[in-house]
Amino acid sequence: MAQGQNRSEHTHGLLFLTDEQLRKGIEAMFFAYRGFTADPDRILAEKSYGRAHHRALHFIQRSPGTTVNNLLSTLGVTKQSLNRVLRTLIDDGLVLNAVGTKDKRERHLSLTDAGRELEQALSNAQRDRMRKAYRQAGAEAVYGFCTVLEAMMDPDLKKHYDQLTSGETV
Amino acid sequence: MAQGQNRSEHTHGLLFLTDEQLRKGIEAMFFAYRGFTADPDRILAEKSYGRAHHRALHFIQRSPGTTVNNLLSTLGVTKQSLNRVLRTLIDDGLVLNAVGTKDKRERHLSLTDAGRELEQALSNAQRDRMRKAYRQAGAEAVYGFCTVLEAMMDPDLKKHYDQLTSGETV
DNA sequence: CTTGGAATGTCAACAACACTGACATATTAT
DNA sequence: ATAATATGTCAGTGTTGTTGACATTCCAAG
Repeated sequence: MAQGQNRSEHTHGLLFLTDEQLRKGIEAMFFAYRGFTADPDRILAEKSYGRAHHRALHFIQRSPGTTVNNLLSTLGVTKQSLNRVLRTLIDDGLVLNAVGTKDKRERHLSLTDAGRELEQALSNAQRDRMRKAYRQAGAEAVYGFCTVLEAMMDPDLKKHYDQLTSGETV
Repeated sequence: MAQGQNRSEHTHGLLFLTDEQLRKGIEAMFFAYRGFTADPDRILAEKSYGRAHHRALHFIQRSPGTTVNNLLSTLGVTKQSLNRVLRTLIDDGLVLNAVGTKDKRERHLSLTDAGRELEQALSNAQRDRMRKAYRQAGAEAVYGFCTVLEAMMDPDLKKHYDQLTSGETV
C-alpha cells in the first residue's frame, strides 16, 4: 500500500521523486514523531517532568560519566537550558554530579538507582511502540528506516549518533 | 553499515529485535527530527515565526478550505493554541478566513498568494533535505522508511495521514 | 419558536523549554 | 601571572503548549 509503485523506480541509478512522495515523507515524519513521544510523555506528565528531562536521562544512561559539555553538544541546547533540567534531576536524586578526578573543572554525570528506574520506564514505553512498528513493518523496512533517518541528520549531529552506536563508552 | 546484520533475521516470521537495535532507532528518530526541522526553522526565525506557523501553513495548503476544527484535530493542539498562530497569519495576510457558505459557523481556511509563497519556501527547504536523504538511501530504503513511520503513528493520527495521502480534498 | 448543542473566537493565567546576555568561580594551560 | 576552559547561575524574553471561562453565531430538534 505505502507507495508501492516506488519500490523499483530508478532513472539511470537516480531515484525519481515527485513532490508528492517527498511531502508524504514529511507528513509521515510529523505524525510518527507524535506517536514516538506520546508514551513517554504520559509517564513524564505524572511526575511533572518534560521531554527535556527524558532526553537528559537517556543520554546520561547511554554514556555514564559523560561531561556537561558533551551532553550539551549532543542535545544541542544552551547550558542554561540544560542546567535547568539537570538541576531538578540532581535535586530529585535521579542524577549524580561528580567532580572530575583528572580535570576537576569537569562534572561527570551518571544515573542513581532511582534515575535508572525512571529511565527504564520511559525507555520501555518507547521501545514497546518501536518494537511493534518494527515487527509490523518487517526487517527490510527497518533497515531502510534507519538508513533514511541517518541520511537526514546534520553532519554534526550524525557524529554524536555514530559515536553512540559504535563505541559505547566515550 | 546500518545494522546490516538485521536485514534477514527472522525467527519463525517474527523479527528478532535486541534492545540495542530499538535504542538505535530511537536515537535515529531524535537526531533525524532535528535535521528535519532545521532548514525551515532558519527561514521561520528570519520572519519571527515558529514551527507552529509552519505546520498551520502546511496543512492549510494541503487541504485548502479546511475548517478550524479539522485543522485542530490534525495538529492535535487546543483551539486557543491554534488561534494564537492563526491570528498572526491572518493579520499578516498569509491566511484567509472565510465564513462558510453552507454552515455559517464554520470558517474555511486558505492561503493567500503571500501565504503560498512562504509555504513554498518552507516546503522547498524541507523537501531538499528529504530528497537528498531519499537519493542517498535508495528506493527500497524509502519504502521501508515510510512503512515503519506509518506503523509508529497513533491510530487516530494515522487517519489524518491516510486522509491526506489518498483523497486530496476533504 | 425556543432551546440545546456545535463551531468558533477571545481573554487570562500558567508552565515547559528554548534563547540571549552577563557575571562568578574554579581549574587548567601557557 | 594571565588566558582559556568548564561549569553554574541570574535575569529577561519568546514560542508553544495547557486550562478555564465566557461570548457569539448558527444549525437542528422538539
